[in-house]
Amino acid sequence: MPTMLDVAKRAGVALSTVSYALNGTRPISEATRQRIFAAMDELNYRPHALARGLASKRSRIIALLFPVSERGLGFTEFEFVASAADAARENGYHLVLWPSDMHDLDELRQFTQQGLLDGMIVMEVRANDERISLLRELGFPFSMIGRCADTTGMGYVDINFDQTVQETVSYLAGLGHTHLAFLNQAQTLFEEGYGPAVRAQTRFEQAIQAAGLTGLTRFCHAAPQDGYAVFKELLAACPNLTALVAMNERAVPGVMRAIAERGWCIPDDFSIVVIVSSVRMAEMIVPPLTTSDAPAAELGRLGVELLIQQLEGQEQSMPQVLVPCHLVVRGSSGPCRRNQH
Amino acid sequence: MPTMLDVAKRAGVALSTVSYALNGTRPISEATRQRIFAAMDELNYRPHALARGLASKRSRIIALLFPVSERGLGFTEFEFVASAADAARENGYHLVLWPSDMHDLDELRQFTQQGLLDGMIVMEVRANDERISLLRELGFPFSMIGRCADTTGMGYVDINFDQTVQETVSYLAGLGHTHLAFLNQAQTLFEEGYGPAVRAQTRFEQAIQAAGLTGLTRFCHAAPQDGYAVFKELLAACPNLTALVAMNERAVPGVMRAIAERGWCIPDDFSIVVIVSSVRMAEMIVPPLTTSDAPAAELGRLGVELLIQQLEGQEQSMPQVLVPCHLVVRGSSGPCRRNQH
DNA sequence: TGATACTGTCGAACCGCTTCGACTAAGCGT
DNA sequence: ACGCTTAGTCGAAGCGGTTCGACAGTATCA
Repeated sequence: MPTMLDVAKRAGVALSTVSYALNGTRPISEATRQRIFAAMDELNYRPHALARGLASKRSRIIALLFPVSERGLGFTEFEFVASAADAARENGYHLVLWPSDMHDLDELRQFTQQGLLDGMIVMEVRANDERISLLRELGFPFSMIGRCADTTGMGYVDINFDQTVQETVSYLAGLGHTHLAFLNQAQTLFEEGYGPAVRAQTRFEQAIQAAGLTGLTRFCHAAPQDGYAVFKELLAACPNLTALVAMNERAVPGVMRAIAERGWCIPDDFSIVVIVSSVRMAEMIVPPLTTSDAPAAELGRLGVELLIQQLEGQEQSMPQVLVPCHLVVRGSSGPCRRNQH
Repeated sequence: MPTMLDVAKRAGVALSTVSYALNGTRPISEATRQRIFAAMDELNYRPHALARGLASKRSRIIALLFPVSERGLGFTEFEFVASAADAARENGYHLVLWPSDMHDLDELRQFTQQGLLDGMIVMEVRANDERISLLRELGFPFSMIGRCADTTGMGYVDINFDQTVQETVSYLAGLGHTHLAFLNQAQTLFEEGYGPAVRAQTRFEQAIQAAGLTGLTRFCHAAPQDGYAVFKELLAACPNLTALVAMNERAVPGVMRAIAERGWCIPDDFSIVVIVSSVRMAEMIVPPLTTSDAPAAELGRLGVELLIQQLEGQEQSMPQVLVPCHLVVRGSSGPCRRNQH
């Protein structure tokens, strides 16, 4: 591998001149620049990333901190990660994947102090997230997917749960449904202050009240069996239920089974809308589900761009972006037909 | 951030001695070692990854080259990636995610010549894969998930398609099915020499012949609509068909719909086994699918370990590992009940 | 008992690049 | 014609480590 010195010699200039030509750090005459680039070409020169990083104190490497969460990994997550990697790459950065225990702060600290990273993107942020506190304290650059309680001065991208839930409830109300239920994620997540679980539920209750409807909420683990059990309990508690807003993809097949066992037909007897879901999920089920799709790719891209902007930008404005889910009506929702008393 | 020099001063030794103590490169007396580690502790010293990498020419960073493929991203892929990241981390490496166009060799070349990586893991290897040829030519360390035509001297991990297909066919034959079909992935993939598509089909034909059964094969895009169309055509071509081996997760919902439209009941009238699939997929569908699950996590882990072994190992044995899929019988397969003439 | 071999430590060179200060020559206002 | 800026370039000092050769001191063995 040729080094900068090789290029300099061949072009008949000093080492530093090559560096200036490459980075545009100082003015270089056109003639010299040409010679330098010609030399680079001939030698097939590539700057050495580590050396560059060491000298400049900018590695152009960022990390994506992703938790090995209870919820397991879904389509959405992967889409997210893939698009983050894309975005990083387009901006000339490398994306390191860092699977991490949410609570192992020591490891996180070490990771940031290795001098390898310029910054990191934290996924699945909790309301009171120790990781965020630590990063702040260390003065380590980061951006969040999701957000914590106090977000002053921090950049984040999050799903607009208010919009998503409101739109979904309005849609179902518009179809004539008056008794709705909300199938949340696991209770532990809610209690930990996991944003989606908290925000969506809050907004669901508000929306129900504002529209003068009846609404129930339940927690549910990310598993069909639990979806089955919880849904049966829901129906027992409120037999007039005609629609479900589910923010728990993996529990849905269980719900479908419970409905089928009851002899009901979707969407005539019961409507389901899955929010913060994925197209892939929707198409997997018969009938195809009406969903409000999580903008996973956008979130991934924005998270990266936010961070990079923070790393390179002069301005200290920390953008805070909310991205809406998009409601796509498919086969699992329709006008309310039961309970027409 | 303290540097090695700070540690050395505080411990009253030479810089190099600290390095030796840290890496065990040369013997150090117990007393000195203790002083050095104490000093490190007190200063909260962390070796600088870039500096270390530059000096030692070993960055301890590896990349996962993943193609933005036609098939899109599934559960399996993410599980794979996540477990690769885990494995890398456990071995003290960092995993960079590199989304790449399969055919952009220039980019690949640059990527390897940046001096950032110790090696890489190539996913979705084709029979005649230009990327592999290039890496070989460059003498760049890599391991493959999947394999190319000539694998002499190369390390790879792949799914054992022979075992997987054979087991599945035997299972169905054992249930009394005599007319089977194989739903492959897209034809273009097959023609590009995409291993799974080629190997599984080849083995299916062999297994059918060996068992004296009737078998049909079809290509199909990764979409429910195509699954629907292709399956109807299959039934038209062979009305006696009673079982399907599908290696195309995403097409399966279409197949299910076609079966339902026909008024058939699964598994009584028709059996489906999805191979190289995921548990997550299986549980998403009603009835839960009988699958032969892709060992995604194992593949990811092994791919990483293979590479690292190659990077660190003295021995030049290039392991070639085949991992079986595991058949899990659920609700979509059963004894043959139709066609009992 | 001296040649031999470790063991434990040090100093210095080096990895490939960025960046600072200094220097030269040309351009400019007055 | 004189000092003053500015464009263009150079040399050298880092960045924070690894690693090689040298060397003193102790143990080993014929």
